[in-house]
Amino acid sequence: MGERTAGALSALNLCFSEDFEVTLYRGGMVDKALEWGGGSVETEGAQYRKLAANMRREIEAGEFGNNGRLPSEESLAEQYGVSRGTVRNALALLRANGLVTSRRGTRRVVLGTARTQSFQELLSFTAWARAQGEEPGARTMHSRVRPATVAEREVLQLAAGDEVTEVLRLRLLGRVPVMLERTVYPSRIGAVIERLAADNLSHTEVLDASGVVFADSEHTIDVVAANQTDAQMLGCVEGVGLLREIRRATDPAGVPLLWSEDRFLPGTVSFAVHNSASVSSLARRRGIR
Amino acid sequence: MGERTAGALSALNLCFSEDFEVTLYRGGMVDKALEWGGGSVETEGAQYRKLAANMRREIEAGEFGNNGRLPSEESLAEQYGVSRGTVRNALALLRANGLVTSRRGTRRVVLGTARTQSFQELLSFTAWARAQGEEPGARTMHSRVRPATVAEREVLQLAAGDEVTEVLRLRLLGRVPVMLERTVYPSRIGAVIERLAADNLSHTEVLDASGVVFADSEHTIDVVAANQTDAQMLGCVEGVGLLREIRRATDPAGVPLLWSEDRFLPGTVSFAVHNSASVSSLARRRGIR
DNA sequence: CCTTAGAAGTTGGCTATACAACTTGCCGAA
DNA sequence: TTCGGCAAGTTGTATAGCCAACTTCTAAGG
Repeated sequence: MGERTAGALSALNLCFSEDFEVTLYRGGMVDKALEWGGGSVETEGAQYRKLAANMRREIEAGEFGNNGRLPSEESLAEQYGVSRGTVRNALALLRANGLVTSRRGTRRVVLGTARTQSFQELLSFTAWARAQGEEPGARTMHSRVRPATVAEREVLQLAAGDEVTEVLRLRLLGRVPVMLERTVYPSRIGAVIERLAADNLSHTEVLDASGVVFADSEHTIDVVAANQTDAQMLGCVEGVGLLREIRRATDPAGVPLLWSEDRFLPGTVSFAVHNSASVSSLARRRGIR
Repeated sequence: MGERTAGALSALNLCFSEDFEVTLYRGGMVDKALEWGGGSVETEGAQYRKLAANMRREIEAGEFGNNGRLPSEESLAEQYGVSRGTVRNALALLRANGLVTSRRGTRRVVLGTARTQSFQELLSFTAWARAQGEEPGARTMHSRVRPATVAEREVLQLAAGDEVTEVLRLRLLGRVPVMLERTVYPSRIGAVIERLAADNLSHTEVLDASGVVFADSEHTIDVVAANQTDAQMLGCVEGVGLLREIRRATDPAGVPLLWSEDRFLPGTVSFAVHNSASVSSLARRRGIR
């Protein structure tokens, strides 16, 4: 089995997850105290999210053992002073992230301590690099405004005649080139990008600060051979296999915000997904796209 | 931006279904009719799953337009004769799969007709190939029982001295080699596998028929250079970049069922993920694993 | 000893209701 | 015209209860 590494510790970083909200209703009024753990607990957002964060911490602290069983929903509800519905919502999150099992008739079992990354970390190279403890770098190699191609009009939902901003950026970890990023923004977004310096670290963060909200993204992953430009920029041999990620992001209303093709040097990055039988969202696809 | 293709695939889901009303009786026992579409509708499982399947069909048939808005939860509940909670569960499925948006204050919007694959199709090469309309093939090149390594004991949760069955299989589409699969099964599972013919198509299906239930899986994706064995089996040049997928599956109780490393020829397969902001999803990782 | 029936415990699924948070469009005032 | 604010509409979060489906353990019976 060759070069598989031992897989040492729990850095087992998989996750996936879908929004699976089992919602149960019924009115009453509760204004629960939010002081579950000692110290700083998640203090924003819905109760079930806080609960989930809390339980994630407990699980990762080994509170229930590694293959241990969780308390029942009923007792958790009582313990935290919430309804069973809220507990179920919280557990659905953990389940979606692959931390616990879930099956009718028996208690939930701890699967592992998957570290979940934020949406931001998946979308933004900078955010990801920082979370890894690496120093992200960026150098804009090329940038211009031009009419959108037919493919771009379709993907970005533009009208004929609309323009796009295309940007070619080299991304680094420390001083080492790691990825080459070809991004196309609709002009509305591009207008913000064009004003930035060539070494601006994170376009995503700038957009975020400008009030652009990223809500959904699609990522397609495959391999592609390095062309001449790739090889030159990344400092590799032409023809070597690069890990390609095509990503497309939309705002909360479903309006496309960017379309990007990123090419990573081998060994610099990998993608991980957790997938449960109840709901699957990763798709294996034929060929490129 | 070179080889990007326009991206108009699948969507051959023709299904015009005039919803025939379900007359039901509120305030008594409810025995819901399941005749939502015309002919064969999903007839097994929970109501919200049927509803989701039904709505998926409607969406893909363009019932609501491409960027159209869905009816409100309330009206859907009334239309289908279920409670709002059930409708929400159904919509959560569609949302998780990236078909619709979901935000407070406004109707849901159709994002696209992302074809979702089943859990099975992600786990099983054979199931995937068939769903693509391709003819899957398999040739077992090597198979033996041996003591588990330390890494395997950890990943498969085995005790010292336990044995595993290792299998090397070449996978084909039609007659063309596409993927080389190195799988390790715990002996309990391996016992079933060893009895199979070398050209048995789907180990997954055999196991399924033997009562082995796959519930969760983890997939890690990156690039690796073809070694001598890879090159020979797949008929490619040594050193070429292969798309590597490491997958690990567990049963409903969280017990590991297999650990596999699959290497795909470039251009034969890609992986796609949808990710929404509310909950993080796919994880990008440093280095191999 | 082994098998089977049953009870207890647990999660899945559905309904009903209430309110909070947010978006959108309308309308009136500056 | 433009701006602000209000009202209606819609989804998000939470509670409460009921039953079904399933797992597990125990105890009775062979």
